[in-house]
Amino acid sequence: MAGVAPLTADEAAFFRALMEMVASLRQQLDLDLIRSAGLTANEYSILRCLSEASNRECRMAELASAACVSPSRMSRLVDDLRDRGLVEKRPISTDRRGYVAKLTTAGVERLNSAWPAHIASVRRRVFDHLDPAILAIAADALSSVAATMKEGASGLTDPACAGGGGRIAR
Amino acid sequence: MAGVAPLTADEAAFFRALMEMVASLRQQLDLDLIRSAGLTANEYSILRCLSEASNRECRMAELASAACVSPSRMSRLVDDLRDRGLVEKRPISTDRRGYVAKLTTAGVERLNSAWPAHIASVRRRVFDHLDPAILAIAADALSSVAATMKEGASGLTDPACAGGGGRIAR
DNA sequence: GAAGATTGAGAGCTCAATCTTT
DNA sequence: AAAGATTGAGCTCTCAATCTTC
Repeated sequence: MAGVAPLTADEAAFFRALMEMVASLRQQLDLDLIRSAGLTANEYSILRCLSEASNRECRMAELASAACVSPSRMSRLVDDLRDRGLVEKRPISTDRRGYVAKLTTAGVERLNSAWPAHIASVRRRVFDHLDPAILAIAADALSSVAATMKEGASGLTDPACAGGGGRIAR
Repeated sequence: MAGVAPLTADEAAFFRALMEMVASLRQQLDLDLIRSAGLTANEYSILRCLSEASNRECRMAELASAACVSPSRMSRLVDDLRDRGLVEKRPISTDRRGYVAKLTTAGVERLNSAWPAHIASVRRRVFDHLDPAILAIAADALSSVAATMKEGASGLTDPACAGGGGRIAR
């Protein structure tokens, strides 16, 4: 870790703006959703994923990956949504290890009543401030960054990140 | 909330990519930092803010705002860093309500040993995949989005977000 | 043994209440 | 009464361990 240059001014500004913006955004969207629909952003995300899935149902692991939530978290979130009648959960016939979550009628209705306010909120907070022309390009760039993190995740074997300052925490 | 159009394909792709990318990024940077320096991303952020402040010290509220952390969280984070000898905390003479956190020598050293690996990690995971030419433009756009959320935060009085689907949770 | 899913324990974070000083 | 800061309670989330089925 000898010759590492600090971030350039542009890089630092971009990084800071990105993190700050997304932090505020997540918090704000969560509040908007809770107020307008009684759903957290995670819960909304799960209902939306299910509504887009074939037969409105989805295996737990697949759902977790689609909604960007860990399997253990998904387990508790789905149980909670089930307790509130918005999804049902049943074992799969073909693989006795697995479960599917399925959107109930109440879940469909809740999502239908929730999405217009949510979309309006997203528009107002994000897309009203952005140039539509750059969206497609930016989405590609962001996806490629995300993709490299999902695969090469660990970084343990990469000299660029393993060496650092000593002491292993946790 | 009558005539709300769904997101366009570009908008949805952008939004999804943005959220996914930042979620992975935060998690990854946290892991890299914990492994290489024994610091969480929040803790690193606090040390970095202090190192850039005049006299390497900063009031709690200001520090919280600079590091994008709530005041109550900052209170506990600083106490924890103090217990580990990386900052010290003392009352302000001019305002007996306030406290300042100040980077200790050990804190400076820890930060110095931590940043090269962290910067390398940020570079490798983000900037190696992005076109430098768009950074300045993108940073401006992101900042403007973030800015509107920090002020007009609530949205309570805005018809676009208040009406939604019923039921107030929490 | 590996994969799907859940659970217990504990860390991270936020909200509302509190205490002190202004 | 408002501002700075902290605290208690409770929710969110993750890690590692577990149980079952493949």
